[in-house]
Amino acid sequence: MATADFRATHKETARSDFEMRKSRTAPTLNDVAREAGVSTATVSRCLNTPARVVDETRKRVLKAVDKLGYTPNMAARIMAANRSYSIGAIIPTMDNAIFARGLQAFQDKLREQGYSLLVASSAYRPEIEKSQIRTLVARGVDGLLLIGHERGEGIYNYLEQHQVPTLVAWSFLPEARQPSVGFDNRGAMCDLARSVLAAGHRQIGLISGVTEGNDRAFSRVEGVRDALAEAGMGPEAMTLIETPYGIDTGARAFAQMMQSDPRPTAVMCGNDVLAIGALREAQRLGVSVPDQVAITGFDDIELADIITPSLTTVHVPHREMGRKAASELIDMVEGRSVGQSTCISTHIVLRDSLVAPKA
Amino acid sequence: MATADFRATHKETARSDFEMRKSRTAPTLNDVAREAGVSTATVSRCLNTPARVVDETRKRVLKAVDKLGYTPNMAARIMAANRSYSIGAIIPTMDNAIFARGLQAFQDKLREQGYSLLVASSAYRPEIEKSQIRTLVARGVDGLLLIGHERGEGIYNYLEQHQVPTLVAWSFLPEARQPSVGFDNRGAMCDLARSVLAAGHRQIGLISGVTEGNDRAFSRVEGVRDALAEAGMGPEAMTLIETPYGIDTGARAFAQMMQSDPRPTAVMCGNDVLAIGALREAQRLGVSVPDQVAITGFDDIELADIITPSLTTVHVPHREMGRKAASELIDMVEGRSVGQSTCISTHIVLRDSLVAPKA
DNA sequence: ACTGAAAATGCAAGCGCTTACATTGAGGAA
DNA sequence: TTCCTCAATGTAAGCGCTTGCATTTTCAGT
Repeated sequence: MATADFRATHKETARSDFEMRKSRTAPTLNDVAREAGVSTATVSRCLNTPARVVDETRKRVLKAVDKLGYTPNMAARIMAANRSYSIGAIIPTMDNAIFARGLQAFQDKLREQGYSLLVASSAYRPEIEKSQIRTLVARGVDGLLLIGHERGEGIYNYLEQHQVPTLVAWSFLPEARQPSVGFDNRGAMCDLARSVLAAGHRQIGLISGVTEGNDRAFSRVEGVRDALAEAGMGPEAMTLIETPYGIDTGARAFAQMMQSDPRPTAVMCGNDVLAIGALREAQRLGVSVPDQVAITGFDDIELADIITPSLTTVHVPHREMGRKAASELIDMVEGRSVGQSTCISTHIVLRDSLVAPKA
Repeated sequence: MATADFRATHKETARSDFEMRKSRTAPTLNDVAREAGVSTATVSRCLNTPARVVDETRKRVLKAVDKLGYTPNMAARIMAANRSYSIGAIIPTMDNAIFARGLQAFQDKLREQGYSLLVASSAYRPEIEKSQIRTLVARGVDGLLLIGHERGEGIYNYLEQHQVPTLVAWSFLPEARQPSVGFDNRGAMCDLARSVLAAGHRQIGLISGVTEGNDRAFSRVEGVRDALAEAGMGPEAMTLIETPYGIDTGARAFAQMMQSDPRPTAVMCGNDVLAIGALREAQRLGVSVPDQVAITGFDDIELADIITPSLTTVHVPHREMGRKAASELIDMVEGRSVGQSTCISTHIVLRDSLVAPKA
């Protein structure tokens, strides 16, 4: 009861300056109001709608705020205003330059607009993502950013019930239930595959990320299929290996790919990280790239241009996407938009890892 | 007034099941209590201290929770309990594999223990960091993780006033005001410099990150100085360039370094990213590494082992640090510890980028 | 100087939850 | 059977803030 007693007491007692300073409790609106000789309503207005308060009063209040080192209690504010000025984002993992970069841009933009970011990561596990969504919603986020479209209906219903505007990123599917800001994974990968075919490759290996529950990975695979079909080639022209995200898994998949018969002359990878694993494994196996086998990636991470041989890949403007996602989501939160999907354009970057196959 | 009216009304009116389902408002504790035929106190206890509620009641309540799809309102909970089960972390940027990796481990551990993570990034700017700290504290975080020790006294006082347990990571300074979980930047860099000297280099270039307000960067510079002093070499044996974090800045610094006279035979870099920039620039300039100039980094990012030539660097177990930081901080929050500093050990990884200089 | 409208401020009712204390009820000891 | 204890549950007072409405102040127009 000690705490409660204390609180109750301090509410009625005017605290002297001395008590104030040595107090172990953070100052509240009330303290500021008393200090400035106004009501809590006025203090609140000073902070939130300064225009509604006369200059002189405002100055007095701000001085009090400063003097006491007051910081508003967000929990109380969220509760009273039913608004938190915070946006949640759930990404598969931060331990991936791609998401980290986009997320950083996302947060920068949010900050600019006075929002803060709550991040959670799902480790690519749907049930964790689900619980993280509940956590963020419970925390009162005004809006939510999710990666990729694919997840249970239940989640979308839940978000609707709680009226949390939700935007999907890293994926662009205009017909989906949720608006998205992303890029055309399928089209981009198809373009890249066309380049590979144009270079003369006829047997293609594809190392894809796990496609289950990941529409991005799946779309990329489909993109390759599109290009093959377009070129009149059958499914036997492609060897597909699916593997989790990682340099080492990419390496293993590549090794396995080299065993397959017929052996592909070009190995396309679902993302740059897998591609780099493949590249390294090629080196280790003494398979020369691009002479004996060509390799491509997707994302254009910084590394793609640094590694030897440099990696042919699809450039995705992650920062731009992050920023765009932030502004769109804020528009949704503030009621200026009901959710407009945007397709960020990508382009192929041709580098050393892709050349024509040896005849 | 529409909203308020509605709320007020629904408080008194028992909502039928139908109203419930079509209601646009999320269910509250009250709704659950009514549904289960118990008081809100009991529901609350079911959720927080299940042992204090008899089995049968608990079952009934949980069923109601399920049926209504209830999720507790964290803001209200934080306010009432003065506890949020969330931990804040402020990192310079997420767009840096080092922090991202440690942070991911940090959050994984937090999750295990039932805490969630609020991340903010400061872009290496003290004033932004300060405002982010206020934001997180205002949000009621139970504890805070900060990177590096160096920041204004005011901040530490503020944190003390608000009684927010704070832990510093990525740095280890046992004598500092705040406990830290990190590694001995100075000692590790000194060891690495010793290896460089042992290889026979006598003119050392050092590309450091910005040291102002960054004790890690500063300590690493000091570490090199220590080794030089130890070897009886004067400050003229070292050429120092300070530059912001980045591959491109590292490259530029390296180019500049190559102009300097005497030209160093070994260029040590404050971190791997700078080192990779240097490596790439060397390639571009036609300076062969390690034959004409040796290069070293710090951190041992994944890339260090992949790039050609592979990079000699200091391995830092970022994941381990993240996990340790999480458990220590939770101990502090839960009153089991007042803040115990831990030094995570690092080790040198010798790779191709360092050999003896040509005679 | 007086009036009325508009601007500034105050009052107080919540927001959804936790928790100290009060109440109830069950079971055991006498 | 009566009384007491203790476990289970209920009651209601906040937590710090926002905001609709009420009240007071200001000031232009007469």
